Amino acid sequence: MGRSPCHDEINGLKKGPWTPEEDQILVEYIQTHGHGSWRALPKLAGLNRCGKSCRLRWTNYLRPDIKRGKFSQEEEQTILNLHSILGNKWSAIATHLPGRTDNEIKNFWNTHLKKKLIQMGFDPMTHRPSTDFFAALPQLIALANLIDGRPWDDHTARLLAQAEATEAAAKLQCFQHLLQSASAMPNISTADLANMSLPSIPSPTPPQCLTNDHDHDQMNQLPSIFFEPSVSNETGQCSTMTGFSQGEDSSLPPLADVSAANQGDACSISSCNGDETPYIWPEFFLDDQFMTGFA
DNA sequence: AACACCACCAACCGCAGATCG
DNA sequence: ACGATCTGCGGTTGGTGGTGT
Repeated sequence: MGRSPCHDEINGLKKGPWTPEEDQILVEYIQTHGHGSWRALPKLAGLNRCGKSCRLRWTNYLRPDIKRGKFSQEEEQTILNLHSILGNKWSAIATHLPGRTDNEIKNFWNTHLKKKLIQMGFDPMTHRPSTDFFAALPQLIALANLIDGRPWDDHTARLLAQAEATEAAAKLQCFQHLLQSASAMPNISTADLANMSLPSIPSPTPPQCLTNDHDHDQMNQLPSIFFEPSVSNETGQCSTMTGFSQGEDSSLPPLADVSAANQGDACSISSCNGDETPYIWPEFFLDDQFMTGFA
């Protein structure tokens, strides 16, 4: 291995995979004494490990409330939604997935979801359509092939279909930005978003500040597809974005994050700081077949 | 059967922020 | 106020098992 030896090895502390015996010692100690100071724990418990290693082993593997096994569709969608808002804040994301650790979610993202987004032509960091046309080409071609059953051998028709697909994706993203802006209000911190209760998470999330009837009516003007009632899973948690689901592996990724630069453009919406300025929806959303088709 | 390649995931490392004295 | 220590987090590595050739 290419790693330089750390002080733990110099001090004679064990590294590498944990044995069942070590696990048992750690579990029994924490169950009777609590972990207390992690640094002091290994000595007190009789383990030849550093405290950091013990903490990691406990929090990522031995904790009794750890849920193991494959991620459900609901969990996957929740991760996508939260990642679009929070970015790589794995610990914050993990707080909304009971029994899942930040490490597990991070691994799942890196090995599954990131690739999935790339395959679908989306930038995994921004959740926006990739600006790399060639990277997005497979998705565009697949979309083009679906639209109106246009023949494959008609080059011009395919180009048109691709253009339509690109336009639709762009509009969808702009629409998502509008919604995302609502949850990116200056008075709503990242921590607030992270602390939202899970049922409110389905993306895009109506901003919490919209609590009066007036605001509620405004939200009701949105295409209903974005706020379909969530579907509860067996654990009672809700998280879906059913409007985009096209099948097992075809759900579109959730919202892109919103940069500050987007907050003042034509797609921006009013802030929640008390003024009553209604939301401004670009006209093409109101009379565009693409959007009305959802409603 | 043997080898190469790939995907998965447990574990490590280093950094930053929090806490303590 | 300040330095030392502790804790938590995110990025990364590398061992292992599965699959393809």
